Amino acid sequence: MTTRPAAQPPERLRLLPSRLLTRTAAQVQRLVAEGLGEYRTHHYALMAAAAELGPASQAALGQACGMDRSDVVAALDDLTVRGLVRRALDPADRRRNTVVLTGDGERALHELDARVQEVQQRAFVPLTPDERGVLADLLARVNRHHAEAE
Amino acid sequence: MTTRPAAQPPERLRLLPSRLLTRTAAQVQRLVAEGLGEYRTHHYALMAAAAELGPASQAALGQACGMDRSDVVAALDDLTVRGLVRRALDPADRRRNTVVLTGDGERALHELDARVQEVQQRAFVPLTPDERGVLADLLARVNRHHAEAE
DNA sequence: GCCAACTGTTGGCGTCGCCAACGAATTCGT
DNA sequence: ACGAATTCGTTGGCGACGCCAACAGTTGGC
Repeated sequence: MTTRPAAQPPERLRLLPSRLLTRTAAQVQRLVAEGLGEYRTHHYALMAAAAELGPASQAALGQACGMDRSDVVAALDDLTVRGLVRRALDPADRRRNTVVLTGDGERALHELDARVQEVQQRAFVPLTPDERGVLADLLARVNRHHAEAE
Repeated sequence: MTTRPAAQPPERLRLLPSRLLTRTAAQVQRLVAEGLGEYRTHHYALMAAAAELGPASQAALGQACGMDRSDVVAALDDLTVRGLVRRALDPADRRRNTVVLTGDGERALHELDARVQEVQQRAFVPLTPDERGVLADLLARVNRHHAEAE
């Protein structure tokens, strides 16, 4: 018999806040990905931004979602192929594409909204509603601090 | 003048707990990566595991760190080249490699310990010590819940 | 002795975030 | 008004991270 290798993570890692944060994020992210099914987080983010901003340039959408221009292009390509989004040259500024959600796009977005909300429930099930609020608040403050530093 | 595009994220995303979690994790992860400099999280994790477990097989190290066997191989290759770790065939079980930290490895690990601790300070600076404890606790519970579900 | 399981290794895949370069178009500075 | 700087979309690429499949060598159970 070989010595049971003690699957426990090393002490330094087990208690490391940054590791706890990134690993938990990965777990939750996995749930989200499953929930989104055929879509990725980029797709959902862009559709949400398009819905709330109305007709907007790709740059505006990317900035709103905090994603790189090149990634916006790729994700919008996907959404265009699926007919969820339309790109049109902005006549007022011919560098820009005006992006709008189609009817199918709005329907898909609502569907995803439901799936995403359902995932949030499952993701934080060990926490009470109060605790979820506390967690969100703490994360928001850390997030904001690092975001402000550009 | 073009309409200021309002860089604010869409409402649905701004308040989405899973997004808050993953984005904050990414910010902190970036700090960690900077702190580790020439090393990656895999390297630090494996060295920590090797230090705490003593001579161990790659499988044991990988299991302890929660990483895939193939990723263990790659990371140990790096560490071996840098002379921080030694691989030796286990005479008792010739399938296994016994992995041990070298003197240089121990020194490097201590150096990294310091850098990592310093990063933890900076990462969560907007939180009081109490709040950091609360955050760690909440994350640990969520993490444990999803980990137990295998 | 045989079959199942484990070990290390190679090679590959997908997501995510990021960066560089480019041409076309627009805005700014003077 | 005109050249310089900037913006926009696009393409192509990179690194980190997590994961999976296959394979040969080895070991264990039965």
